[in-house]
Amino acid sequence: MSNQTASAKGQILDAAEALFARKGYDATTIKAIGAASGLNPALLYYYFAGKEELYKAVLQRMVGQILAQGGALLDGTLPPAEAIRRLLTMQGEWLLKQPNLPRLLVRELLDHDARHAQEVILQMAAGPFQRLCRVIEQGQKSGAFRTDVEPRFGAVSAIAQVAYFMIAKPAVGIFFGQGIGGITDQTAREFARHAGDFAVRALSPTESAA
Amino acid sequence: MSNQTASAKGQILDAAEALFARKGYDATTIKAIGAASGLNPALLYYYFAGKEELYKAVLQRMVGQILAQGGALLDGTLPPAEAIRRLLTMQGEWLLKQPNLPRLLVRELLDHDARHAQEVILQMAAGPFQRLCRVIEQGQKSGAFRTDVEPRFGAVSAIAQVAYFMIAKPAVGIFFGQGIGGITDQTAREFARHAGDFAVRALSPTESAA
DNA sequence: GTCTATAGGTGGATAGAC
DNA sequence: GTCTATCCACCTATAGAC
Repeated sequence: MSNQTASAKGQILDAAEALFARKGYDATTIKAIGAASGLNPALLYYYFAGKEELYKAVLQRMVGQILAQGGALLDGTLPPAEAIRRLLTMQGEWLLKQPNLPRLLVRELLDHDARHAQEVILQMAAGPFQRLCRVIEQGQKSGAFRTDVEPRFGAVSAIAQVAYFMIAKPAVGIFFGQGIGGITDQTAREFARHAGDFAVRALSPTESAA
Repeated sequence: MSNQTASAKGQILDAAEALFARKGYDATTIKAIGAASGLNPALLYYYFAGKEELYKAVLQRMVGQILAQGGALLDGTLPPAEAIRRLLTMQGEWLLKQPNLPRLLVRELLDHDARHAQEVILQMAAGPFQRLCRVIEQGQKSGAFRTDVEPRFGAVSAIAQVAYFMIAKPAVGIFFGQGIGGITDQTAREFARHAGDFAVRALSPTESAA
């Protein structure tokens, strides 16, 4: 319970998070974690049962951070269109501040046949997703959104934009003619804003029937 | 030049492609490739210089297949809206037929700091992307699309939907309450159709100004 | 709590028989 | 061309000094 462990344990977690996200689970070695954390590799086994337990701890810590931040979102007080715009803006801010997060999540998805703790992550991700679906359904009932869109499909389309942009950042950089590392945070924020407008327009009714 | 090598060499490539896509580069062992191909692991070194060369050969073969299929797409004869709908439908069909493709592509993106041949893949991916941008620009000039959308942003949003759906399939399965393996090919095709409509509506002008 | 040294196991790669 | 046997390097994990 003593949260004084931030020193060594926290350093190990930080180094491991970065390496797992960048290199993947198997390519990340205990010695590399030791070197990156500035601590002795064997110290890992004092705080964690082993490499896999450390990996799970990294995921667990991330999940906790997201749930803490994203809890109060989409509580139903905003009009649907505005709620979606804010959600995508916040999604962009999250991913900018925690670039390791999408990497680790995607690696978990790709390795879903592996032994790691994917259930926790997916259940966590199901929270915001369900709320987004409700927002779309609510907009459809109030007439703000067209009713011929399957809400879950619309929710995936909305979330996919910023997520893809961040995951495929090096490719997007090349698409934009700016090179692999060429996407600035400002461009990412502009895209997140665009994504909100894009989704809202796609969900809004066509007014040609008026 | 003798293309009779389909026998052993092709079996090794097939097995390696599946394993690299499923487990990742480091987690895939030479012995596992041997077991999956039904051939002796040492035989790999007769056809390839080593594990990394084999990996590059797998990527190269995939790139060739994509370029062969995707060459004749979006040649400008279709109206922009229809072209986008068809592109997303085809994107869905590709990813259904070649489920290993997005996995390997995404792994390459995540490991961009690593040693593998990501440039080729990214440049290849830039081809269809550029064409899609042109389609959007063309639609904007003809009045079919609204002009306040940055074409490259719109192209990313369009492509992102189906790509994200396929990559995050296990998560999407849970979102939809169907479990990890619960997304059927039919659901994927319905989503691809939805994605086309979604993108076209988002790009079409709001008619309230009439 | 932190480090040194090392055991035990695995994986990539090669030599060489057939 | 295909297989057997094996070397060498590296990685996880542990024992134990400090």
